[in-house]
Amino acid sequence: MHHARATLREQGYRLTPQRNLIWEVLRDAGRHVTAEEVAAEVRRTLPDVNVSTVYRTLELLVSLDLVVETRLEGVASYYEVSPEPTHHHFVCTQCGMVGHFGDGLLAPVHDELTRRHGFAVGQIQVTALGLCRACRVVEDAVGAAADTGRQA
Amino acid sequence: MHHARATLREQGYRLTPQRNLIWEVLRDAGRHVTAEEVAAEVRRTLPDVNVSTVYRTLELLVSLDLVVETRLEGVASYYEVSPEPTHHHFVCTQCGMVGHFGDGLLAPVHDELTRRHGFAVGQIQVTALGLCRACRVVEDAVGAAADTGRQA
DNA sequence: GCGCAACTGCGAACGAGTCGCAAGAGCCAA
DNA sequence: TTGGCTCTTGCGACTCGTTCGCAGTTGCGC
Repeated sequence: MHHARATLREQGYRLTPQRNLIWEVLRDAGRHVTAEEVAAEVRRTLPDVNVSTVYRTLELLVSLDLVVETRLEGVASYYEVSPEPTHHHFVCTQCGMVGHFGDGLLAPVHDELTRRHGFAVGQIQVTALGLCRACRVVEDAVGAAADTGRQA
Repeated sequence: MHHARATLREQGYRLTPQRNLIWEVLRDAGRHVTAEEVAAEVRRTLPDVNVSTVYRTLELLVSLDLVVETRLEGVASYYEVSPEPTHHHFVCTQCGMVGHFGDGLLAPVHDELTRRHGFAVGQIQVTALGLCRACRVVEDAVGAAADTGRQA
């Protein structure tokens, strides 16, 4: 839990209340928060923390591999505390839910790129967009209701 | 080649020089151009074409499935004339080269999401970042030269 | 507790993209 | 060929996420 603080200190960075708080927010958030969300949460404790401080701190934490940045859909960046294994995301376009799946499923892609194209894969970003189980149920229910209505 | 124009007319949209030109630029560009690049290219013929016109036209072409939009890396959107099958991109972080690979390689991902997570996949966006064959050769050469230098 | 470099807050700026509006121009009908 | 209706355009101002420069503040080694 103190692992971020220790890392910061080890690398000669200062421990400030802002950095502490931003780190805690990320840890407690669970996963996938935008810089704005972090800022909002941080301000509940330290109201005067500036967005640029949040961005700078996130950048720092990313550079120290304590946090990973993901650009889902290219709209805004999302941050989360570094999870152990590489993983990818699927996002429900209805409710915004974000899920994970492992990198192992991309083995065929790694293979193809390496063997066929001589491409040295550094990083793969995958985002699947669609409907989560819960929203599918709702959609189906709505669809069924519409059908019933039509028949009546 | 007139297929875009025909589609526009069929759908009741007007054929303007700007739309014509933007479409031609996309066709001739081969692949993956940003809105800014399209605008720049268009302006070589019609200097007064506005960016918003470019954005609006691209949006229109996308909505008619004549063009696909891809958000590589979340930096800027790239546009290209609709290629037949769904495909994904790999981008050389050194030289910017963009390549394609088929959607079939993602079968395990589709499977996992559907079976394990009950997620109805609508669209998958994949971007692989790394080094293309040519840049790897250069890197290797540089590395080898450095080694030689070190040994001397 | 002192001093200095690292850090912060602020405000201005960025780049990509969007919007509202008035002027301009396709296209259809006469 | 000419209207004229309505779709398009150009313009400029705006948004949104993010970055930058700077002057003031503060953590922390001595």
